[in-house]
Amino acid sequence: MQKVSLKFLAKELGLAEGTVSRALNGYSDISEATKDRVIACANKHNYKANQTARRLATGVAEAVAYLMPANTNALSEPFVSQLLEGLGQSLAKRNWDLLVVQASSSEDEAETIAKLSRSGKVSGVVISRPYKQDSRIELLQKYKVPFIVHGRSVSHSGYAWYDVDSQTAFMDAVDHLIVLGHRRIGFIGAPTYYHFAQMRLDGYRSGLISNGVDVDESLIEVAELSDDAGERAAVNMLKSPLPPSAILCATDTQAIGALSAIRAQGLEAGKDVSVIGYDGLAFGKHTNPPLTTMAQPLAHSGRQIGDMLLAIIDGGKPTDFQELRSAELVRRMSDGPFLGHKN
Amino acid sequence: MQKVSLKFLAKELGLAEGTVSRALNGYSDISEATKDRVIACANKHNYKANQTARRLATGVAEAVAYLMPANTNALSEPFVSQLLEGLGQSLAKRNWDLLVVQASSSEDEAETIAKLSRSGKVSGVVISRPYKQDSRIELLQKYKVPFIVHGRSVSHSGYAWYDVDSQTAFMDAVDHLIVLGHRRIGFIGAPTYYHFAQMRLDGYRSGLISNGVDVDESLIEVAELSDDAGERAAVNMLKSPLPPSAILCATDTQAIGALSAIRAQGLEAGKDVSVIGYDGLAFGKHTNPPLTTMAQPLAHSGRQIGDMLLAIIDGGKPTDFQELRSAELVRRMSDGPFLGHKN
DNA sequence: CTTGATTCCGAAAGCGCTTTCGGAATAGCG
DNA sequence: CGCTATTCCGAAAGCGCTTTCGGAATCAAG
Repeated sequence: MQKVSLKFLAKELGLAEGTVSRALNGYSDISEATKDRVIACANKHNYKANQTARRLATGVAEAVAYLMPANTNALSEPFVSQLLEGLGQSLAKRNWDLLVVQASSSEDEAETIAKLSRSGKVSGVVISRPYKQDSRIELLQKYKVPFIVHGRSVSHSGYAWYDVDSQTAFMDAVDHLIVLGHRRIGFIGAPTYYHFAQMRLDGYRSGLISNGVDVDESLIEVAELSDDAGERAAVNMLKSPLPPSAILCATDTQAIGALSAIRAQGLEAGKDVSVIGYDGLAFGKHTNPPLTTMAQPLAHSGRQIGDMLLAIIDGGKPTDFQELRSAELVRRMSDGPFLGHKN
Repeated sequence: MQKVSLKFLAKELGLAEGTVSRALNGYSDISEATKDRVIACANKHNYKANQTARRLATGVAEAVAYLMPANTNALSEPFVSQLLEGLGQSLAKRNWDLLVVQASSSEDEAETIAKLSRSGKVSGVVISRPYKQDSRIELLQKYKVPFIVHGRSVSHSGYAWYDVDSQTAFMDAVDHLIVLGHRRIGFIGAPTYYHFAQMRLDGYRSGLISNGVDVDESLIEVAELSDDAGERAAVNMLKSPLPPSAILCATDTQAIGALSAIRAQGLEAGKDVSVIGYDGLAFGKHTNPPLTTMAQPLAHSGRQIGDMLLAIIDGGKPTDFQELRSAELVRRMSDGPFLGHKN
């Protein structure tokens, strides 16, 4: 197969390379007639500009990177696929590429970002699950790489982000439980270097306080982001002298672990003890019992984030792009009214 | 920040650009002394070769693409994340990039592949879930793009693939069910344009036959790859005059739908009717009841596939890279002995 | 001291595209 | 018909790197 380049087309058409290029890129100093001629010829030969050369010449990468969170586990991953899918759709509108990059360790993340920025292969990046104080964000700012963060760190006024207000989501969850009659409400959180973990914990706390119930520190556990960790935390909580009648979990993944723990104690989730998760993951419909959860609008977040990033790359002010969505309670079967003390 | 390029380094060191480049790339015609000097200087300035320029000059893309399956749904996606993660790890060893590309429709896939190949931005691609006869594969061959397919099409002798032998997996599953005393075994399959769907169906059939039980076509349903579709198929099957006492599902996702259907009929999965899925997805541990499944070795498949692709790009013969793994039964709670007829 | 072989590096030609600049051809105007 | 505007295109200079080629300098051998 003859490689079809600009030179090839130029020869074929009897034009100069530059002319062909300008015609293809819609410059106004090319007559409509020759434009048509050029385009027809390009289509005929199935011409596709060599991206690499184009990038080198224009200096724009036409690609963005998604930084995979380092420590994912199988159960939390649906969120990655969905995000990727949305991002891809957004970028596809411009024919841009989506790179997935992962750092082997969290120390490597700095290195990875540095490399990304300096090698010039992307014109923007998106990161997920920021820490309270996230060096990745500082780096991205320092290198002046357009970026948007999925979530937000503590001081999030200076950059673009897309987040769901999990803090008020947890307040809402507490309210819901209070209405159901619960007073001893446990909380299984995530490591608080994740800012989302802190916010959810804060939401839990203020939810309790606003309802006039004291927060009992012994009812708060922190667990890793896995079902097993959630299960262990729930076991601890349930074994305590004054166990909770309801448990709030920072993530659905942990919540389904809690469900297992409850069953293992011979208790019934949704009756003996209520549990509410957070994320709205699809498989929550199929747990035993189906998991009540605070669902976040995962569906279009990817596309949204992509659009925001593109806008910033186009010169938009990052601080103009800060979007806070809200989660909503989807009741399934794992919550129920307080039925009195078991012990 | 001063942009640090080859030119910059050359000036700094009093050497020619070409010399610096060769030093950095370990050419043997550069003395150790100046090599060290150059490397030190590069590190000092945190130099990273501009990938784009490098690609243009060398003609090698140093990147591979993963073609996202077009119609994914939330429940089947963990498989994508895991694959991506493994692929990324494999590519990271060489500092190559991973592109995620998705075609909007299946017709677009041809177009997408053509573009990929002609734009020269990747040196290899991997695709998943091939159809019986897959135009993507033909295209990839025609364009001479190194590729590996995750799965295999009907005539799979001519290219590289990585697959799990789901056909014998289903034979094994049937055997297992037979041993448990089941004779009326239903099958919820996937659309048979997917070759894996055909193979699993074949496995089911021959499993039955080898055990001397006739296959009853009314016990075979085909459903889309979603929990809801699986549920609908199971409902149909259960409503039939002579319902099965066990159901085999082509995917875990469908299987958990079947679980719901069974519960909805007031029946108990694992007792009244057994169900076995396929995939070994992690959330099967948390369904109601926990799903018995034929687990495939998803964990390292991504890395494996990446390594294979790299080997082919390096000039390996594609046909030398055809790997067939086997799945194994992991018993949880959704299967059990045949307890006699319910009606 | 001369010659041929080595070692090491500079110079220059690309890779395939974009984009600026200037000039030829055409059109518009008095 | 001459002169200034326009329109349209060719030429050429990069973008930042790699790689070939040849030559200067160094070394060993005769």
